[in-house]
Amino acid sequence: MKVTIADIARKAGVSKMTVSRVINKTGSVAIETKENIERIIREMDYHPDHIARSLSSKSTRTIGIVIPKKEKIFMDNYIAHVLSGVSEVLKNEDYRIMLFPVDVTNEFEVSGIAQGNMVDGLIILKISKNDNYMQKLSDGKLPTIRINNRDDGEQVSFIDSENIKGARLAMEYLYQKGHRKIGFICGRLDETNGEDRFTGYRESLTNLGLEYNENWVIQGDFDKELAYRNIEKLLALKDKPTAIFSSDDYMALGAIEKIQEMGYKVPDDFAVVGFDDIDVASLLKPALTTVQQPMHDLGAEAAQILLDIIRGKTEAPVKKFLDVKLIIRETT
Amino acid sequence: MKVTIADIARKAGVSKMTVSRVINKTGSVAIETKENIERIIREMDYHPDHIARSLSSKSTRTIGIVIPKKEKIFMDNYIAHVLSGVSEVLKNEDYRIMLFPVDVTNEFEVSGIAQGNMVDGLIILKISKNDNYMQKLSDGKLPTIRINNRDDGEQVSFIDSENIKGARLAMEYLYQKGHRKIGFICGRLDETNGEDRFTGYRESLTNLGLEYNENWVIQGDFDKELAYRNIEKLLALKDKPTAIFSSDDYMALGAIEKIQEMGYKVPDDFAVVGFDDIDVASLLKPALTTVQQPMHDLGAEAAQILLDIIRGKTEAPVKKFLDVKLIIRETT
DNA sequence: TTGGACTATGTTATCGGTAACATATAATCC
DNA sequence: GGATTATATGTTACCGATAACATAGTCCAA
Repeated sequence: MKVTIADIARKAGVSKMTVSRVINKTGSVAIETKENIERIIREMDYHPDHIARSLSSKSTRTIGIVIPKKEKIFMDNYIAHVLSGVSEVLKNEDYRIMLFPVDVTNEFEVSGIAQGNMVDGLIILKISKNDNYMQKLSDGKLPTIRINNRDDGEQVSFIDSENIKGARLAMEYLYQKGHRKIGFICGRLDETNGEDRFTGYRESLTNLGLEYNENWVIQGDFDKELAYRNIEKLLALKDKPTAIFSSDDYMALGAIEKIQEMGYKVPDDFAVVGFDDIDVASLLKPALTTVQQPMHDLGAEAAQILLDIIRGKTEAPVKKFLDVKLIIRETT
Repeated sequence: MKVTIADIARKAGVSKMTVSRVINKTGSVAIETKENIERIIREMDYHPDHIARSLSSKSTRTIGIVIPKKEKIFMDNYIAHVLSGVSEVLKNEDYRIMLFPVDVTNEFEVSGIAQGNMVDGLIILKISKNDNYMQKLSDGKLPTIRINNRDDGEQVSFIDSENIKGARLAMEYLYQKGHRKIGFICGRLDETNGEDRFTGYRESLTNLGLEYNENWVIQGDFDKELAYRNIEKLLALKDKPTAIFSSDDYMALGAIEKIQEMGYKVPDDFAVVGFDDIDVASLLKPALTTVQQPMHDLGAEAAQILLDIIRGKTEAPVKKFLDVKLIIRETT
C-alpha cells in the first residue's frame, strides 16, 4: 500500500493536520515535532498524493498548454522555443505542464479543458481567437493567456510580438537593398500575428511609395507545403517581384525550395526575408534573413504572467508586446 | 459555482450514482432516465471534475513523459518526433500528456513523480538507466517504458531501435564507398543507444577487417557543441580518417560545421554519416546521409504498449526493437 | 408460484488530502 | 494578575467523484 499522510501522523503520534503543516510549511509546528515528522517522512519515503491535494486545495499546480492538434505540431520550432521558455519559468516553481493538443472544432473537448479542473491556468498557442469554441477557453474563470494572438476585447490577457514593426523592418531593409517589387507570403489571417504582419507589409508599401500588386501576395497559412505550392503561380508571372517577404520562416523555406527547384537563385533572382528566426534559419545555405521574434521569452513571460494572475499578484487582463529585430543573413 | 454531479442529480431527480453511470456508460440506466440526464448535462454545461474522478477511481488518464531538464530539450527534433507519435496514439484515447523535465540528480523530484499519483504511467526519454535515482521511476508499481534505453534486467519495459544494425549499415556503406579509415563520434555511453552504436561501429570494423584507431574516436555525448569542439583534434591529426560516422545527427552537424570552417569539404575530404534522420538532415546543403530510426513510431508504439500495460491487456515487461534504415544523401 | 437472474436505482463509505474553526498552553503586556 | 496574543495542535467537514454493496421491481423458467 501507498504511504499516506495518515500513516505518517500515526507513526509520529500527531494528527494529519500537523503533518500537513510540516509538508506545506504553513501554520506553526514545534521544532522537535517538525524534525521528527520530517524524519519519518524520509524513512517511509512518503510523497503527498498530488491528486488528493489538488482536490482539497482546489489548485493543481499544473498549467495547460493548448496547441492545435495536428500531425507535425511538435516539430514546430516556434512551439519548441515557447515550451522551452515556459518550462524554464516553471521549473523553479513546482508547477507542471500538461499538453492539450486540441481539435478546435470539437466543442466538448474544448469545454472539457476549460472546466475539467485539470489545470490552474492555460497558455494558448497558435490558435485563432475566432476558431469555433475557442473563446470558451478564455470565457470562464480559468486564468488564460494567449501568445501571438492579440485580443482587442477587454477580457483576455495576451503576450505578443511587435509584428507590425517586424514587417516594417523587413520591408525597409529590402527597400534599402534596392528592391521595389516586393511580394508577400501571407500567414493565417485569422491569427492576429498573420494579420498584423500583413498590415505591416501593406503599410510599408504605402510608406515607401511602392505599389501593391495583388498577384504578388500569396496565401501560405503558416504552412510550408502550402507556400511551396502556392508560390508557383507567383514565379510564373511575367512581372515578378524581386524580393519576397514571408510571414514566417517555414513558408520562406517552402518558397525557397520551389524557387531553387525552378532554377532561380536566392538571393540573386529573389531576395527572401522570413519571420521568427527558427533554428534552421541559420543552418541553411543560403542562411535565411529573418525578423527574429523572442519565442523563448514569449513563453517565459507568458508563464510568468500566468503565474502572477493565478496567484493574484496581477490583475487580468495583461497585455504586453515584446520587441523584434532583423537578422541579416544570406538570402538578401 | 461550478456545476457538480450533485447538481445534475438533483435536477434530474436521481442519485449521483445514476448520473455517474450515464457519464461513464457503466451499469444499466433506463433509456428515458439516461436521455433526460444527458439533456440536463448539456443544458447546464456540466463537465466532470477530472481531479475528483482521478482520486476516486485511482486513475488519472494521464501519462507522463520524463525528459532531461535542460535548456534546449524541446528543440530536440528526436523528442519532437517521439512526442508526436505519443500524442497521435493518445488523441483517440482520452489520455492526456504531462511533461516532466527532470533533474536526475534530485532524488526527491524523481520520487515525487513516481509516487505522486499524478499519472497512470511513464514514458522515459533520453535518460540513462544508470542516472542517479532514475531506477526509482521504474521501481514501483507505476507502469513505465523506456525509449532507446534497453534494460537487460527483467523488470523494465522498453522499446528500442536496432542500433547495432544501424551502425553496421552505415559502416558497410562507407566501406563500399571505398573508405578504409573511418572515425566515430561517440554518444553518451551510459545510454544504451550510445553504447550500442559504438558496439556496432567496433564490430563492423572487425567484420570489415579495418583497424580500430583510438584517435579516430571522439566523444560527443549527443551534444552538437561538444562534437564541434572535440572533432578539432581529430582534424589536426596527421593520419586522418576519410569518413566519419556519428552516433547522432546533431553531432554530425557540429562536426560538419567545424570541418567546413577549417576549409575542408564534405563529402570530398570527409564523408559523414549521421544517425536519427532529424528534419534538418534533408534540408542542409549538403544533405546528410544518415541512419533513419523510426522516431515517431517509437513514440507511438511506446504509448500503445504503455496503455496496454495500464489496462492489463499486456504483461510488463515488454521488450521490442524497431527496424532502421540507411538514407543516402549528399554527405557521402 | 417461487426462486433465480436481470434491470434500474439508491446508500454508504472512501479516495488522501486541506480549510476552517476550536482548543489548550505558554508568553507578553499594561 | 488578569487579559491578550502567540504558539502548537486537534476536530470536523468537505473537495467531487466512484466503488461496493444493497434493494426493489420485472421477467422467465421450472
